[in-house]
Amino acid sequence: MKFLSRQEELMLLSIWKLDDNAYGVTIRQSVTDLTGKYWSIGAVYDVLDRLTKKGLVSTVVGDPVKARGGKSKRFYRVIKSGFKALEEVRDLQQKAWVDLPEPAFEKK
Amino acid sequence: MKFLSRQEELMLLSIWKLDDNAYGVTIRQSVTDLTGKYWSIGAVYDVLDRLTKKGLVSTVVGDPVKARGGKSKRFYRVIKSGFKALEEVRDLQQKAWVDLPEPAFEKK
DNA sequence: GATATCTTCTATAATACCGAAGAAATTAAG
DNA sequence: CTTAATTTCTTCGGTATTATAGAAGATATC
Repeated sequence: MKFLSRQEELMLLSIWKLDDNAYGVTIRQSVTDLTGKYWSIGAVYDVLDRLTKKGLVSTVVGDPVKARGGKSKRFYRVIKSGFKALEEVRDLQQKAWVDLPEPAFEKK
Repeated sequence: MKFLSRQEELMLLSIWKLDDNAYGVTIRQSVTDLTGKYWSIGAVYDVLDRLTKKGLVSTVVGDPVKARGGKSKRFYRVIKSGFKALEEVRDLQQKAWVDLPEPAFEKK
């Protein structure tokens, strides 16, 4: 659509929450905790790439840390346009969930 | 994902709101009003079909009404599973938008 | 070189998006 | 009256974007 997809939204919020420590693995952990569902590695990085390409986050490769697995992390950070996009869906959400009549359930 | 997509959510809410009068055209109007964006005919019916296939709405073709354009309408109604799915994303949304630190904006 | 931690790559399925074509009724023409 | 034009709605078919998944690749420590 023209709005953030739900995934993009969740991912942005997770990055926001993680602050200085947002990279692939922690982000994956964060959305897993949040949703209680399984997220494949690929699914996470896919969204991350898209957010980057869309210019909603900035990214920087950190220095390799002195620990067993050496590959250096790619850190993410929400930038202005990202916050704006988030605000947009928050407003939409708010408008969407009002004026709902009593749910007349159907049998089945 | 495993949750309703944003479109599916908006569409379900619109159907819910429209109550007895939810069919292609009014639903399209409703989501257009809500989002302020253009929705093609096809985009609307596409989601509607998906919701039906997923068993989140029930549908019934109405009797042709005595008015100019004769084609009878296909009415939609949110059913139990649909309300449940909506509830799920509402909860998710609520959980997602908390514990957010001060947005430390980046320049650019 | 074995092991650990992370990211990139490649492939497939599901969603989103769009307008032309099709269906079925009413109204207008002759 | 019979047929053609008009109106209202939905179905169809094709393309682009998102979502899913895990294997492969990179780079550090032990």
